[in-house]
Amino acid sequence: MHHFDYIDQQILLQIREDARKPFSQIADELKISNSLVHQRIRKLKQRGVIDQAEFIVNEKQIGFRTKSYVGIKLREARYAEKVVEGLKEIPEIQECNYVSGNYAIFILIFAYDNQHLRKILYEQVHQIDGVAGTDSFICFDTNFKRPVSLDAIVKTKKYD
Amino acid sequence: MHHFDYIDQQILLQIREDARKPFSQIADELKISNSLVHQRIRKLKQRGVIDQAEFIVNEKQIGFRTKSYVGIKLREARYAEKVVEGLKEIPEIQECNYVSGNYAIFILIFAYDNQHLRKILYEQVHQIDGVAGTDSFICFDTNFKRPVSLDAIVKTKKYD
DNA sequence: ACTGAAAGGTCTAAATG
DNA sequence: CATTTAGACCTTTCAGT
Repeated sequence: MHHFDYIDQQILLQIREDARKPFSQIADELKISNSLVHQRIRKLKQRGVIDQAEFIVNEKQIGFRTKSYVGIKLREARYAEKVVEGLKEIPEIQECNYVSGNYAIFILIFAYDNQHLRKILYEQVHQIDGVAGTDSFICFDTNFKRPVSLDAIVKTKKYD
Repeated sequence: MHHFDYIDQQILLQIREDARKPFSQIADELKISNSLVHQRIRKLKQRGVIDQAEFIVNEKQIGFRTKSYVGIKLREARYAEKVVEGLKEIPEIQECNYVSGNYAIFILIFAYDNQHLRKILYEQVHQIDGVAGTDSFICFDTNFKRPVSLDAIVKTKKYD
């Protein structure tokens, strides 16, 4: 686990919510030089704490109205890697995890509509060798979605 | 559903993978003026297609080693809204959806470790009035995670 | 809708404390 | 580890096509 001082914490808090926020503005607020902001961000990247900045695209606005989590059951556990390879080829799948519990693999799919989702599942996912079956959890509504809590690294003291 | 011409598509493709890419560089590649890039991005924001740029924080590197999807069953369906209010108060919950299927609500949690996850579930989630029970799908590994496909808006022709 | 130009602001590297 | 400086680069606005 890394160490994050007050400056790191504040920089993280700010840029994860607005990646285009000018470094000089962050510097002003923290009363440090803008070059230091830059240095710290470079180090955070080197350490793997942050990666790239991404513009968040609203899926609905580009035509994906059906969001669904899907649990995948395998015929036998040893098919797992092969199945993941197959899933990777389906662009509508945004995320893919190995999980504990009822399913071996858990994915997140964005489809145009429910029909499109069914088509992806029947014509693509179910055709992958090793897939025994799927259960879909279609999202009617996303109540909230937010950045992961930074409580773990934020101290109450200003310097530590 | 919006219309996206070649310029919109290319801008989206680029900035969603690197939100800090200079507009002037995008302009050069598309052989348009940087003011136009600027204008288009403003319009994409106005239309709600993109929102803010975010630096993606690697959860593991800030101490969250346990990622888990959790399905929530309700005592009665009418508790749903109240339960969501309760869930919103738990900072480790990153995402919360109403879903079809076995569960009423589906959430994504980041915890320090499995013990911490158990604590959140037992001491917080299960205490919310209306929650009948939960099933956890702990992520052993995330095989891939990527931006949603832009196929829906990308045409093969250069101008349309 | 799109461009070009100009003013103002921002970034980054090197040198310094 | 933090800051300053200075030139290069970028963004923003607006008048013009």
